[in-house]
Amino acid sequence: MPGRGRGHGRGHGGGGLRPRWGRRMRVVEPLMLLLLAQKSAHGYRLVEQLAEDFGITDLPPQTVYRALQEMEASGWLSPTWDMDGAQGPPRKVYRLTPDGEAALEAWSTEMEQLGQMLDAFKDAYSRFRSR
Amino acid sequence: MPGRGRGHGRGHGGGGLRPRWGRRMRVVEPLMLLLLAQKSAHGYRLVEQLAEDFGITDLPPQTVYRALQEMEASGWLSPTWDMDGAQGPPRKVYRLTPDGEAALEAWSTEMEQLGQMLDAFKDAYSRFRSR
DNA sequence: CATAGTATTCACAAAATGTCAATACTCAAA
DNA sequence: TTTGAGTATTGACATTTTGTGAATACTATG
Repeated sequence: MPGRGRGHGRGHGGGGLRPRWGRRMRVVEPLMLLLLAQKSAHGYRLVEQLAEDFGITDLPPQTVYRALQEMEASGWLSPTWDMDGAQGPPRKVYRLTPDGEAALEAWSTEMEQLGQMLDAFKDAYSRFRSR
Repeated sequence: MPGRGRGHGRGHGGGGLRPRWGRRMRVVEPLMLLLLAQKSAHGYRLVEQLAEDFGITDLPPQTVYRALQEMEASGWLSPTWDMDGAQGPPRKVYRLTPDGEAALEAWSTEMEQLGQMLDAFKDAYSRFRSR
């Protein structure tokens, strides 16, 4: 596993640095965190919810499981094994920790800044188009 | 250099696929394209403009130069060397090509979808907070 | 028993990023 | 005239992230 111990390579859940726009921005992670804040769930369920609630289909389940492992390593989630589920093998159910809630809040701030930048782009682009 | 020949690893300027949210999203590239659509410029200038117009400081110039090379390789930009600039070494001035304009448009669609997802996040998050 | 759906993890190749540094030209101060 | 600062661009290589394919496993149904 990558980084570890320092969130997601940045100050999430810790510092509160501003976004580094030079690199790509994550978008499924905050969504996952939000879903987990509302209700604990296991990876497979999250994949379904991302599709249902946010229309994110064609998402390799790997992406979700991997993100889950990273978040767990960051201390944002705590897992419990749910034996005896309706069917299939045991499920690893993740619950958001207090650190995870903090990370979600930090991330929502970042989403907001991203939104502002998007607005700036939109404005400038529409000005450009109607030139 | 990476991929090449097929845009940015995705259908920009070509296909018109919808975003793949599972991976990180680029944000400086569309901004660069927009700046170049308004006015041709060289890398160093773009770095300044990104800071002035969009508040993007702390951006490693490498990021910009690298993106410029990729976009040139994708046929979105065509460069000209500007000898005899006010001072310093020759500047490589990039102009947006028609393909580049198409890429900008495709990207703006994607930015819009990203904006919608951001709104969905925002709504869900504020509902969660006031629970 | 074979198969399909539910669930999770590992491993390795490929791609993207971070970083350090080399190269070069101009102007102004020492 | 040597030095240093600001302007500009590029290359190389280590590290991180992603993409992909597949292994493992349990349950219900045909």
